[in-house]
Amino acid sequence: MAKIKPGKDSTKKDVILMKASLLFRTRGFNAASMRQLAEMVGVEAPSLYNHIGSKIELLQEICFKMAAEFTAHLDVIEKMPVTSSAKIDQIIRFHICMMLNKFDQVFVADHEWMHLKEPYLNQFLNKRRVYEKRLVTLIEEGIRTKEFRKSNPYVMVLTLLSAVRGIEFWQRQRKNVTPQVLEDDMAGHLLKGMLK
Amino acid sequence: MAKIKPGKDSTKKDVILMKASLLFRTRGFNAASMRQLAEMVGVEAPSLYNHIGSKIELLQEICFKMAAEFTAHLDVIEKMPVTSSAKIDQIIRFHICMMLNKFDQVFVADHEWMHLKEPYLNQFLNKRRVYEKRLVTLIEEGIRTKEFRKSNPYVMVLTLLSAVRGIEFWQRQRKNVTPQVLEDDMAGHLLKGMLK
DNA sequence: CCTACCGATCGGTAGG
DNA sequence: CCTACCGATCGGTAGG
Repeated sequence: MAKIKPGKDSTKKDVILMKASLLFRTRGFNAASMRQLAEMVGVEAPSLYNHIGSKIELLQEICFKMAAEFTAHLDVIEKMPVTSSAKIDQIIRFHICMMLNKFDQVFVADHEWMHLKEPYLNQFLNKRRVYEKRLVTLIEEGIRTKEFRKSNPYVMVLTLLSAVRGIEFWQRQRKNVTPQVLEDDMAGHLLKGMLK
Repeated sequence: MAKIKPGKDSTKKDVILMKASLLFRTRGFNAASMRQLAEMVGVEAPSLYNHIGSKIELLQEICFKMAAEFTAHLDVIEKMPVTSSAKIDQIIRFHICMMLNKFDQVFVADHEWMHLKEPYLNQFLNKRRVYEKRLVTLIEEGIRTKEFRKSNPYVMVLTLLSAVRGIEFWQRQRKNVTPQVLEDDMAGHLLKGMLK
């Protein structure tokens, strides 16, 4: 009779969200069916609706949870009393770590957000625009302090974010590259390209 | 009665492929319906099947056409009698130009290939692996000739390909960046990060 | 948490 | 190139 498991730290809903991230990544949001998700969770499809409101709600939660994590990290970095290049270095490494540790969720937020419905679609895009703008500001500071060479800061942000996002390829075919080499070499490459 | 338009350079099938690229990019392959495609083309849904075999065939043609274009370009570059960094520079710029000029098709090949069915799925992934391996070889040459600094060449390829792919974001929100600035600054950033 | 089931929409075919 | 239509599958609800 109990509809939602009480107490416990990891609720059934958390399990559903994890499995949904995996399923949405591998099949895509639209191709993923609630019957497939139910099978992964170990219940019949209609039973899912005791824990969630709808399929689209799962996508919303995944996308906004990831947005919140990246924003929270940037909040911390911005306040740190270090050079601009140290900040950018840490941000690059954080993105890489997120790709490595929360691959499914980051992937879904990166690739399936367009299936969000209004008003969530606009809210999400706005969060991303704000995040990018804050990175641009960080880079502009670094150009002013002569740490970075003079180059279009928006293109720099685009290059950084795109490059780290591409780790999704690496996740599929590891090719003798350890996470540490990946992190150090990619962060080095991207940062060196920005320096004077 | 005529099933396929004769002569003419741009057939109805070409129009369908163009519209399908746009539709698959904006909605995703699975969310895109043949009825929507038919409306964009200006016919009823069943009429599409006089020109095409199936929905999945459209995806196949888009993905393999793009793979062929990138491969053909690399064939040319490899034979050129110039430095490794000049080759890499040209490849980066070619990728950027493709993103700018054939955005829909490149996007679909990048994001929707996973909906291909076997044996096309494996064929496509194999083409991409071969392409990446050839880039790795180019970079290894540049490291041997001391043009590039010593760093994992596979990570370098990953960084390059990921960064140029990210121009899809820029396509959505131009932000006072001209194509020429984008091309020069991004290619500069990526190449500088590789040099000694 | 299940069984039973609904209305909607899908890709594609038949037939002309 | 169209109208008419099919079987399959979808997200989700009713009721217990």
